[in-house]
Amino acid sequence: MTARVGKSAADRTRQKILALIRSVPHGKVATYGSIARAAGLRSGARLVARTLHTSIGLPWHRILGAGGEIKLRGDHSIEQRLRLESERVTFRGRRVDMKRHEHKFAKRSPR
DNA sequence: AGGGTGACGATCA
DNA sequence: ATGATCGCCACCC
Repeated sequence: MTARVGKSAADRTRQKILALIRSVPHGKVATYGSIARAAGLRSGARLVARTLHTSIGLPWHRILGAGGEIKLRGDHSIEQRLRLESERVTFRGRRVDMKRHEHKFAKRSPR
């Protein structure tokens, strides 16, 4: 029973990342990097990706690489694109039109 | 304890 | 635009 709810710093970071991912609204997208920064990580994009990959029930298709690029490979990238297009997210070549769809996170609470 | 590994990102040739 | 490199963070042997 790995009932992890946030003991270690790593777990708290994970919870924070999960909350941010869940906060991206329908029709909008965010990047691994922006989420990492919103979570207070200097450069934890890879961690965001890992979290996304090891969790379920998240709007995973709304998370993209820098510049709005889909970073998945093969069929998965196709599914992601279809899911995005089904919520009216538009593309410019093979990247999402970030100009129109990038979700801005509120600045980190000036604690 | 140490080293390898990502759904990454920025930078440089 | 493409490929190599280095930095980052947590996880998995």
